[in-house]
Parts: sequence; structure tokens; C-alpha cells
Amino acid sequence: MYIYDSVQKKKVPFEPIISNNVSIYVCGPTVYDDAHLGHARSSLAFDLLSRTLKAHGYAVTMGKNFTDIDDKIIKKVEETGKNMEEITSFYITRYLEEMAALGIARADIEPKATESLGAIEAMIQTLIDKDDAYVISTGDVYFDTSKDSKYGNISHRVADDEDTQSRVAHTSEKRNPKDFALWKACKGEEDICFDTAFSKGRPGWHIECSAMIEKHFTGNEEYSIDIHGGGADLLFPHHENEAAQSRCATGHELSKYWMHNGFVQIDGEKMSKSLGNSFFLKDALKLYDGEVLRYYLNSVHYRNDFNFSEEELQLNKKRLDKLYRLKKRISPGKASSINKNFKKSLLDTMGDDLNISIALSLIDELIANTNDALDANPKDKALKKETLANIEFIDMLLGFGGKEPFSYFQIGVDDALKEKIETLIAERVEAKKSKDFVRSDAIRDELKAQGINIMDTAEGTLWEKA
RNA sequence: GGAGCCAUCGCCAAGUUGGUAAGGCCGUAGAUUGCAAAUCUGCUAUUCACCAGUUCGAGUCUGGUUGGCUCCUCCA
Repeated sequence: MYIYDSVQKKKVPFEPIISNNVSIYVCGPTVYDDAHLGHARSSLAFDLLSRTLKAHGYAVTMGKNFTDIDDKIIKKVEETGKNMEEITSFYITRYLEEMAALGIARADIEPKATESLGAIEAMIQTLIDKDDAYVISTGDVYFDTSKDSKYGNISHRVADDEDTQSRVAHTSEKRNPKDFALWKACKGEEDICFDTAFSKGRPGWHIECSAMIEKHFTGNEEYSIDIHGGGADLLFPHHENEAAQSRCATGHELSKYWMHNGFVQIDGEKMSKSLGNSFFLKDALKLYDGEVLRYYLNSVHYRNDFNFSEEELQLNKKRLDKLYRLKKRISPGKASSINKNFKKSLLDTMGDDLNISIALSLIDELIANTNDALDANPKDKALKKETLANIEFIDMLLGFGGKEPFSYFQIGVDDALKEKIETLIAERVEAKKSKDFVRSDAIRDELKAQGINIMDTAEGTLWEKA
């Protein structure tokens, strides 16, 4: 299969460092607030990657961290009076619940910064010993970017020391303007800090990921992991710095491939805290089913920016509905074996750097063809069973279409309403029998007013929630 | 100021190595239906922001113009 490597800036054949095994590390969230749609998109992108690799026969080990030591978390501690652990565990739990609602599998390894302090300290000490890092008078530890001749290779930034335009304030004790903090010494007594040989303090953001990767992945003599992922905004400086410190500490490259997902935008602008245009996942999940959100957020290629709109979401729901209508048509039943050509086409297109657009069009084609065949021969049992198997495969590979089809169309309808609907439908069937179309149409309108659409089929009158 | 990405039908969106524009929504004509809905069939970009170049041939390559976004500060 092929993936797009954002360091080489092109689509390249994927060859794992250890045959048939794939190690992926994705930068996870800093747990100081609720996850927004952007977090969802990143998780979704790499979930899709993991599923695709597995479907291609690879054994995948996925790592995704939680940054649970950070300035913003400390700020939250000060604001709320709660302790750090209370805050981080609350948001971690919430994050995992929301990702589960989107059909995202848990990572195999979910390291936290607080649980990786030993590895972090060891890596910093190694760098200090090699003089690739240095301690300044305050106790802060900086990485010396001039010691890494390849610094800049990840983001393709010119490794000059000019950066006169940079908005980063310079610390006078830094050897080079580009040097970044590996360790921040604590300033006051109330600071949350940990003891080390070099100073009392806490880790910088970049070192966490490098240390966690070294702790949990073995890699080979050339690379620590196969694929390092994250949002496009992490390319610089985060991934550049990770790569540099790991290279200097271990003597080999951090990751063989780098993949970055595009942003979720609102009205053409990146969704972010500072712009105040965040759409939180918890709010989105109140309004829409997780599966619909998943389908929608995955409908645009992972590398492209995604302009979120509720209208588009509704249109995408209609597209998903068609899959479920077909499933309704062939349910209940037992799946037989999948259509080989369909499976191959889907695997091939997803294997081409996750070409979801083609994958979705293949599914639309399957739906149309199957409906057509079923129109011609409604009792084609073999086709029904094969289609069920095809849909099972879609669910496994792409993560939608797995629900029981009748319940899919009844999401958000309570039992009382269900009973009322059934009663009205029964009444309408009687009215239709006696050709009382005025009454039957009135019932249909009444249901429609409540967001319930009905359709008369060969199998009887069916209803769905709009 | 520096670096990069993007620009395809009314809307969303595919389009590796250049070879003659997927799919969805909407619209529309029909089949089916008591009428609808659902389903199916047909139609719907000689054209890929603009200008120039390379080529037998470019949405795809090169240069430029315009517009949008992102990174250089925490960020998925």
C-alpha cells in the first residue's frame, strides 16, 4: 500500500521496518479541556489508517499519548482549586468516551507524561551527557539545536540562526535562538514539579513524545517506529524537535514515515481555542449520532482541510441512510462470503493513501447495483447474504454500517412515540384498505410533522426518523 | 518579514507516473405508487481561478498573476 509522507512530501510505498508489523505513534491531546471536532478528525484519520493496515494483513501497534503535565493544566488547577490528577483524569475519561462514540478503537498503548517521568529524565540526562543539551542558571534544560546537523529536515525550514522575525522571546542564556526547552525548572513552592538530577521541575512538551516512544517501542537500528502522526500544526516545531532530540539521544531516526492530518475549519478558518470557534465533541454528540459524525468527518480525505457545516453533515447523513435502507431491505439474515471484487477494490483504494472518496463511491455503486438486482428479483437470497457480508466488511474497514438497520432509523425516538407511530400506521393501513385516502394522508402528514417519514413497501409500511 | 498548502459542475468532492473530467447532494424527465416516500433508469462541466510556456497531447509539468488557508506562539 501507499501512504503520503509529509516529510518527503509525496506518496510512497509503505514498507514496515519489521515485516508485517506496524508501529504508529500519534500525538494525543493535552487534557485540560474538552475535545473539539479537530481532535476527532485527527483520531478518525489515524483510526482509519490503523483499520486499513490491519485489513491489509499487518499487525498494528498504535500508541497515543495524553499530555497531562502542562502550563494550561496548571492554570486550570489554579482556577478550579482541584488537583491536577482530578482534572486530567476527568478529561481523559471524557475523551475516551467521545472517541468511542465515534467508533474509534482504543490505542494499544496510551502513555501519560506523568507515568513516563523516568524515561523523560533518562533521555534528557543522555542529551546533557553528550552536551547536546545544557542546563542554564534557572535550572531549565535546553536542547542545543546546533548539535543536530539534520535539524530542519522534518519541516524543511532553513536551519539558520536568523529568525529575527520570530515571535518567540529569546532567553539570553540560550546558545542558539532555535534551542527549545526540554525541562522547565519550577519557579515557586506551589509549582507542580518533580525531582531530577539536573533540577526540580517538569518536562517540556516535545520531550514527552520522544521519551514515550523510546520507552514503549523497540524499532530497529534505523528507526524507532514506522509512522508518526498528528495534526499538520504539529509539524513545526513539535515534530521537528522530537526528531532532533531522538536522533541525538538514540543515534537513529525517530520515525520512518510522518503523516499529518488537515484541520477542521469553521467558515474557512481553523478551529481553535484562540479564535473561539471551537465546536466541542460533547455538543456535537448531543445533536448527532456518533456514526453520522464519523461518516461525515471521514468523508473528506484526511490531508485536506475540512470545512464543517451542519448542512453538509445532513447531506452526508442522507448518503449513509441509503446504506442502511439497503441493509434494512436484506435484513434479517445471515452473511455468507464477501464479494471478492468489491473487497479488493475497497482495499486497493484505501491502500492508496486512504482514498476515502473513491471508497465511498464504490459503496454507492454497490448500493445502487444491489437495489437494482433486488428490484428485479426481490427473493435473491444469495445476493442478500453476500451483501450482508459486504456491509460487514465496510463496517470493519471504515467503521460504519454496523448497526441494526431498523434501530438506525429510530435513533432518538422513545418507546412512547414508537407505540404511537405503530398505532397510527395500523390505522392508516386500515384506512388505505377501505380507500379512505383522506384519512391515510392525514395520518402521514401528522407523522411527518413529528419528523417521522413513512414509506409503503412490498414488506409493509416502514417508518424512519428524519 | 520568512516558509508551505490549496483553487475542478449550484453545493460537497475524486482524479500515482501528462492521453482526453469518478461519486454524492440538489435539479430535471421517466418507471413504480391511490398520491407520496423509498427504489431504479435517463439527462445535467468540450471543462478544471487567470495568463504565458514545455508537449503530438496538461486539471495533471514550468514560470507568473489573483484569491483563500496554514505554520513560524499553545494547538489535532
